[in-house]
Amino acid sequence: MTEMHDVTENAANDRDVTDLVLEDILTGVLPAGTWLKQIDLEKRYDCTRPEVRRALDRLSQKRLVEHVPNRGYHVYQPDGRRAQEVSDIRVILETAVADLMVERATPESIAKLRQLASHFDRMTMEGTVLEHYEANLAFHRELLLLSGNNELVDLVSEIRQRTSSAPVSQWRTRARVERSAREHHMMVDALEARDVADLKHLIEAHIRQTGDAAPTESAARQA
Amino acid sequence: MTEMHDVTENAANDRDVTDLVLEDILTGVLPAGTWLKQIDLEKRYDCTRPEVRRALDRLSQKRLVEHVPNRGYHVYQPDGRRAQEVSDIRVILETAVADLMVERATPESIAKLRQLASHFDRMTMEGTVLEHYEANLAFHRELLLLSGNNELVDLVSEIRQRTSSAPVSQWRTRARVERSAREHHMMVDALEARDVADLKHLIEAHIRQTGDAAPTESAARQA
DNA sequence: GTATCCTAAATTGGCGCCAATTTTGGTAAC
DNA sequence: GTTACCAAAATTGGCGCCAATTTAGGATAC
Repeated sequence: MTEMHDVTENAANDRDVTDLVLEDILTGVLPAGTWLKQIDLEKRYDCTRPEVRRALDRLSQKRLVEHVPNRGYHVYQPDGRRAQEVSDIRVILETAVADLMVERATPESIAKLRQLASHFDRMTMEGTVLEHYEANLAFHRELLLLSGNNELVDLVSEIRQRTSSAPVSQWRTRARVERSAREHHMMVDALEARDVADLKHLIEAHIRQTGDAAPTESAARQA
Repeated sequence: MTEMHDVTENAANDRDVTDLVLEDILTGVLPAGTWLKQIDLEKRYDCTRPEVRRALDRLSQKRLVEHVPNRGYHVYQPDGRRAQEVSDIRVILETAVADLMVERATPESIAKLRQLASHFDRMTMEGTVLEHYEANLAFHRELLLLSGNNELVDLVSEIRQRTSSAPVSQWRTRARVERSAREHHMMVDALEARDVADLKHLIEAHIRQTGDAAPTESAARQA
């Protein structure tokens, strides 16, 4: 069994154990492959066995951890194919509602998105891994809310957790992080300009983390 | 508490209680609003309380049932807005991969889909509600598998369960069922003809259950 | 040194039990 | 007849306990 650091930490009663374990998985504290012993989690999160079990069952239903009968649960290894497929799904969904976002954007929502993009910038400089990750989620959630489809917003949130969009693996270089930050602002620009095509390209490049955001933008502006 | 019929029925050990409860919800045996008492479910499915609890927790995570602390769980009421949003998502996803389906369709897969469409026809005539429902799922799953994106296949399966695509509410009239059956065959025709646009229209009409499948088809054929 | 076996320790899985909470039904008051 | 109250019954929620299973470590044989 992979060893797991013992962190004495009271369970915050406003967030349940599922969230706490999930956070530790997403931030890399509990890396892929880690065996999650129930008795260790009890101590780590200062909770009872039934709570641990419920959390683990929920996470296994989300396929973030795998249950091996009589042996326990371990964190899934990253699966490149799954990650690719999830990205493809996200591209499909998020670009499909770009027109709705543009149509429904108000000065207030644009200002809010600007603020969230700036908040992401600040977290890039000063925040913890988790704060940074959450700043990214906040930006994207606010953007997707413009679609008016709450199920889609929730669904994208859910599927993001399934794979390498998690913070430990999402941004492999500092340059990529900085590009993501710029792309946030550019998305807001496209919204403001009501440029659906540009927004779609930006969203796709952003999700796929390709490096062609800047040229596509200038090409779209010439068109 | 809404009363619940007591069916003496052994839990089939190859399907867990979650599946059994889900089936009864989807087939209308446990209608929207029904309170699911743990002690009744124990008897109904011939299983233990922890198994019941796990099943209910899982179903609540999927938002099929709602947990009310200290009172229990009840089956969610249908929500028209959610249903609409889920349909919109399905249209986005399933039409987005129509080109992939057409590209990847082989004579074998087309024959398989034909067979599944015919199976659906037969279940319409002779099958139980559940058999009918499962025949529909089988057809659509096979079609979506042509996309090559397994995550998308699984995701669509998941989200279908969330709302009124469930069998108790999916087909409101006999005419609608029959139209759905015809549409299955027409989708296979479009696949065979490698007509992406037609396939997209059919998929959309099918998901939204609009009545315009036939005119759109003839329009697409003239183009 | 490696492989095998055995036993003790560790861990998981699941059940029973009971405290806490809600529901139900009966009674009394108006 | 309606409302309020109370006690008993029903139900949920969660904990402790222990059987079942796995792991780890030591001893033995080769």
